[in-house]
Amino acid sequence: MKLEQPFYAKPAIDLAQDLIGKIIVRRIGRKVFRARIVETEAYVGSHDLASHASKGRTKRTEVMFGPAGHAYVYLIYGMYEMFNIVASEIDDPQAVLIRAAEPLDAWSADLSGPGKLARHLQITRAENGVALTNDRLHLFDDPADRPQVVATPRIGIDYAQEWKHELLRFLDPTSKAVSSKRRLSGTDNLEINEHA
DNA sequence: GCGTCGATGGCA
DNA sequence: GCCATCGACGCG
Repeated sequence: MKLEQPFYAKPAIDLAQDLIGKIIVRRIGRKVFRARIVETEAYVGSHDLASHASKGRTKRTEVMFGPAGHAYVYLIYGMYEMFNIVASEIDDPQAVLIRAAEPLDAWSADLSGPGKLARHLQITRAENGVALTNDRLHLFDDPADRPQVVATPRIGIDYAQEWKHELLRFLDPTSKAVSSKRRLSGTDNLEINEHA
């Protein structure tokens, strides 16, 4: 079943875990591409020093302050688009970064990293702010898919002081599409949850 | 199989 | 002057 807006209206730390195993449905012209999410990160509010929202409400971060279930897409390192989903509620800037997925059906692509994922699904800043309930880009739930979820620290946020240790990255430990050589490096997988 | 480095542009 | 990254390169 297609996921509707209320699904997204929860804290990012919960949404990030619930998104593991969900399916991205991306329609481009007459073609439909589907991919199963296997890795996410939660950015939990303006007090989270790793979050863009910690810099305050700006033109770029504006959509994070809006309603849940909308896309937050920005450019990083001058060449990579990052696909995030807004969580929580209006005026509470939380979001979930979609870091990796595995292609479904007879389609093959390397989606093992947020830059690669957005590029192959053709998600760009043109999608910034769109509601994720539209036909061209939305999510789908497979009720039979209830993966195990492991938590680790987030990637690429070493500047975030005490926040860099928080276990806010989530992944399906059985997937081979989790972003490069960071699947489960022994000591840093510090928590295992069984999904409901 | 690792560590290191440069590309490239928007943002504060 | 930073980056919520990636891929190429050098090593041995």
